Amino acid sequence: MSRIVPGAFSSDDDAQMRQAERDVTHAFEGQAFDFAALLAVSNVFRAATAVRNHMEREVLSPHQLSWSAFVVLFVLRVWGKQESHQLAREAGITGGTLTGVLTTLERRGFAKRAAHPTDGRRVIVSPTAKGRRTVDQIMPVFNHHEALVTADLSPTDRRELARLLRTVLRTLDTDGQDVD
Amino acid sequence: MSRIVPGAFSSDDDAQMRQAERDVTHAFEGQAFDFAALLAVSNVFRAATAVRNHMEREVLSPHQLSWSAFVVLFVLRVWGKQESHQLAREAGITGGTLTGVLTTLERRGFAKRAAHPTDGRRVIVSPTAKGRRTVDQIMPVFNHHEALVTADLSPTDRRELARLLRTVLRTLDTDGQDVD
DNA sequence: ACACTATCGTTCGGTCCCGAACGACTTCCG
DNA sequence: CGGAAGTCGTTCGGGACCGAACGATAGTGT
Repeated sequence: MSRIVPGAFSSDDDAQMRQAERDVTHAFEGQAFDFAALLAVSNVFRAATAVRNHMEREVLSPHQLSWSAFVVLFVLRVWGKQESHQLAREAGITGGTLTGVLTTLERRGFAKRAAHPTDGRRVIVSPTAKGRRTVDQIMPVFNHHEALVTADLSPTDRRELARLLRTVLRTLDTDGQDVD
Repeated sequence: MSRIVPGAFSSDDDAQMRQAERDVTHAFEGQAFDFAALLAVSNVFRAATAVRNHMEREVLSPHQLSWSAFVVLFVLRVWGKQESHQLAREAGITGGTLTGVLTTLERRGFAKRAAHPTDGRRVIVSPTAKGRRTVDQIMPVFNHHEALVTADLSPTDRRELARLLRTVLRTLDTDGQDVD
């Protein structure tokens, strides 16, 4: 059973966590320690991994699509053709990674690359009809599972969760790109 | 600029998001759609990626440690030697992945494997003195950055964020292992 | 004792992912 | 014009990561 994240026996959550807090602060005693920040960060990461694995297993693997491949395809489905750097940013991956994902997507006939009309360096990415159809087929199931994993959250909680995470993202975004 | 996650111009957040909601619901019109669930799930994943990348770039890369390698080392530092399956669970990775991470950690002299006294299948993993020293050196900086990325959250918000994520984790945990 | 079953950690195939280096192309400026 | 500097997408090296298959060890029942 995890010592930072609760396991199946939720009645022990608080006790386990206080013990974990004691353990950690004891290990680094004599130093100021922001345990709430540790907990927030570590839970974000654990939740993301768990959700991603769940989705890939339950929803995506029958279609042989990875999380990233699906996200890219989803973006193309909803917002249509676009340049690859924008697509990469939208999907939250680097350009190098997008190349690989796009190669896979193209090989399977879900998307296609095209040359930019005036700028020879750029690439325009479009979804194919097959790609759009696939997203339309997967998305209802995907969204259903999104609802499932957040089932124990009230509607207010979900909005609140999204809001808090958005705050973190904005913090990372604005001090990540720093001064121009 | 992302259409689901806000970019630098935070004053447009709400407008952008409502536009995104319209876009998405329009793309899948005629079907019930839980946009709050989509937002929550997608933000969890984005925040995790952003935080992980930030940490690996700013804190871990000087030590040539990946996120997972550091988490494993951290667990070993705080809770000491333990069997590998427990360590894997604690670090949130699978056994197969732990083998790779452990090989790296062992090669660099941060941890070591030992045979279980009675059970020949099991392996006991311990941190080395060098491994402990490394964690002690990194952790203050790491925690400082954890505080930084959650800087725009109030102490209450941080606890709330951790709590909401814990709920999601528990949901995934309990219906993931199902009935015995 | 001895098959049968369960449970370890490891290996393997495949994908993802990043950052850095690279080549192709464009833009800027003399 | 034509080189210099900048900006694209791609390639590459290396690690992470999963799930499935595997070999070794332990327990179980007869």
